[in-house]
Amino acid sequence: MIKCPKCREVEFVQKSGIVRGKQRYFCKSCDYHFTLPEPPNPTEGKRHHQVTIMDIANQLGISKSTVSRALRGHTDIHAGTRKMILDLAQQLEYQPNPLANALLKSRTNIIGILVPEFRHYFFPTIIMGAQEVLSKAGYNVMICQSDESYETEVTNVKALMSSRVDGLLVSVAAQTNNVDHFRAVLRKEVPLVFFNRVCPELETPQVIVDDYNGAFQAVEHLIEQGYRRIAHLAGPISLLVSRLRLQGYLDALQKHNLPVENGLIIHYDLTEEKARIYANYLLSLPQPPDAIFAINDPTAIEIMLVAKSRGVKIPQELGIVGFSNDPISSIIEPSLTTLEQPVREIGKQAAHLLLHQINADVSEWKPVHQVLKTHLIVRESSRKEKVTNEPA
Amino acid sequence: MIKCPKCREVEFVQKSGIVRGKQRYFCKSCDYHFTLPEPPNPTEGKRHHQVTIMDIANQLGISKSTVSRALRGHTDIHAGTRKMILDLAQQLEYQPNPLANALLKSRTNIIGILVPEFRHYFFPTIIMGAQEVLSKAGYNVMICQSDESYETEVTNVKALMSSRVDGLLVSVAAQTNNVDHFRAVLRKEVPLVFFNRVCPELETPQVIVDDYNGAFQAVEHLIEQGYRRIAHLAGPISLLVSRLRLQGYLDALQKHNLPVENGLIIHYDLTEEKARIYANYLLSLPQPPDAIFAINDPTAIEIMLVAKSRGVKIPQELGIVGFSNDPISSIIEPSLTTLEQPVREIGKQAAHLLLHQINADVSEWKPVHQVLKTHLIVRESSRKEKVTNEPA
DNA sequence: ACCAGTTTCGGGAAAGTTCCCGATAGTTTT
DNA sequence: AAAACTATCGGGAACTTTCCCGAAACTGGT
Repeated sequence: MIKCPKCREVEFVQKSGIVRGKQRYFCKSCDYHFTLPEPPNPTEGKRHHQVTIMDIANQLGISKSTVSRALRGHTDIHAGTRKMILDLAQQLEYQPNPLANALLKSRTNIIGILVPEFRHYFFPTIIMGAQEVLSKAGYNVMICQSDESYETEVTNVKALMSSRVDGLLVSVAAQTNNVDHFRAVLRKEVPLVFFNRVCPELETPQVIVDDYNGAFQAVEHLIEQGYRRIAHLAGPISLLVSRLRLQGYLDALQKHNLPVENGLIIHYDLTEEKARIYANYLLSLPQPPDAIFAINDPTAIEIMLVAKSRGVKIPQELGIVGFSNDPISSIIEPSLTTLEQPVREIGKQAAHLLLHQINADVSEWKPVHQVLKTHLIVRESSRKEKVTNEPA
Repeated sequence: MIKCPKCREVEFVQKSGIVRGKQRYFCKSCDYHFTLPEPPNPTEGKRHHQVTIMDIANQLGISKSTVSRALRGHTDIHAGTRKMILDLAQQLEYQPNPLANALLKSRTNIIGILVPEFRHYFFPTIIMGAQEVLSKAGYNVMICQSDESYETEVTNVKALMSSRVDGLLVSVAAQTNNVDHFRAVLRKEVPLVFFNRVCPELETPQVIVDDYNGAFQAVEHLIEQGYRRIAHLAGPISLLVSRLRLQGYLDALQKHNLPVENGLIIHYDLTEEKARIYANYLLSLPQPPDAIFAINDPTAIEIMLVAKSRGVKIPQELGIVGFSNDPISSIIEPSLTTLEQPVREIGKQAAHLLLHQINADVSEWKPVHQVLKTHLIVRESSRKEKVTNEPA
């Protein structure tokens, strides 16, 4: 009944256990184990067989190598053959499979971008800038957001690394104190560039703006406008950008011989709720500040809303300055004084630095620190002296 | 001088042309063509050999199949062996190469998201919603923006398709009139789900909000507030969302026996500049409207800014209603009446529908149309009668 | 016809993984 | 102890592309 597929005998075949649910046989004659091959199921064919280089080769009766050469634009090929291949490829809507290529070359042409959030104007704009130069260079981007959480950031970095991105563009989360996950990236020699929220302890390229001078200008402007008790709603001390802006604030006070009150300096985690809470706290002090320099525009906006809800008059009773020139700062009333920074340019520069790292050998990597200029835009929220421009 | 690598003879070897810059030889004795092999260059080794399944197998003296089984959590393996493998894998920081897997299974675990822009609140929030459910399901996302341009949209779709995404989440561009590029996606049987800006002519799942009723409510509210010449700054007629909101506008007027003035209905391309231009146009008409229903909040904001700059009093001389409840609409003064929609939920629903398509057979695909509710939020920009809540 | 030289093409390896299936050693049943 | 199993493992194909290199097919000149 059962015929040995090797010696074609029947009589020497005997049962020999069951493997994975299928009866196995043993042919004593030719000492051969076997199971009956199942007839292939014709109902379930290939899902959607993407047209490959082999389809073209078979259809044309040539080899895959030749097709590859034609598609790659190699010289080693007859003009007629090339045309034939190119025509058929177009007709079949052939699209090269980037996975095979990526596997072979171990590069995916994907760049990972990791930002704390992208609800506001700032990070989306940076991403747009980066995307502009990256897509020109033939790269796609994969965007993740850490939500300011250290754990999420670690998870995201791992996910991006496991996706084998060719490089990483990162702005670190507010809660991040440990940068081992970025060290792991560098250990695997994957190019890494920071922007805005950078890691000074790591030897990587980074793009920031002149945070110190920006903050200095902002606070000096407030002082010149006559404000004297200037508070600073700062970012977490772990971020360099927070420390730099804080230093600018401190030095501006010092230059003008104003006392530093620690109670007027608040570090917070950059969440909306906390901004509101601390704004309320500051304004309900027995001696409330007469101005607040905020780490960024969303923070400044929150402060402004709290002040308005408490009936505090801006800029008469409270001056406010933000940072970044979010479009909303010119829309809100009173309009917000802020520091303009070339947001889109930050993304472009970061992308350029990253591309440079990618195309260079690891030994040539240079931790370039790019610093872009800021520019103070004075609007209503800090213009105490309304008469400046009027004739005497 | 030259020894044949086959027969080791010297005397029968003769030159035989040059191939790719290298001297070729021919051995008459054994009828064999050959070129001299170049010594391998020892200086350039592998860049950074990612640890593979084979490294583990070799180090343990077992086969790659066994390692794969252990890593995959198969049953067909000895507990001790598995532990050994798992331990070594952890020690070596082994990360499976998703490219190889993707090539084999022809699925990348990447979802493409295509939006017109992400500068404003709306699309980033949708993306966040989608990302939330997609990353839980083990998918990464690749985000593109069409910038409202048809050409860019086509390019992006091609790029995402060539990246072999497992599915596509799309909101179409304002300028898109031709949907052949989406037909191509469906032809390749790649799951496709639209949201907000949908393609009714394609049989795909889609997630929208109740645009018609939302618009109807908005306009009816304006009428109830006493406005009579209500203009509509609409989106391009090519978008279903524009047509639905327009219809809601029209029907609300009709219900209240107000005449439809075609001059007060303007379709535009959703760019900021055009919004400003048309707002100015409307307000400079000999008989300007006393209210404007805007297709969305950014448009409404632009109108508001234009009105303010022209000294038009809101809401007394001009009522304004937007759509989407962008956070800015509650910040601006006067605050903007708008239709709240569950933005984040749109992204989540769309992602769910997409996952469902991915996990189902093509034959089971259903073009589900999900319609989420909107909710009118009345704020200052349309509250003509301030006395409503005061005692008589 | 012969040979040097050139043009064009094909075969096979490689990339890393999963999966199928055959194979072996050990274990239980009769 | 043979027979019937079970548990565990290895070998190889497959996925798609690129690249190396050998080989065949030409081209002219003698």
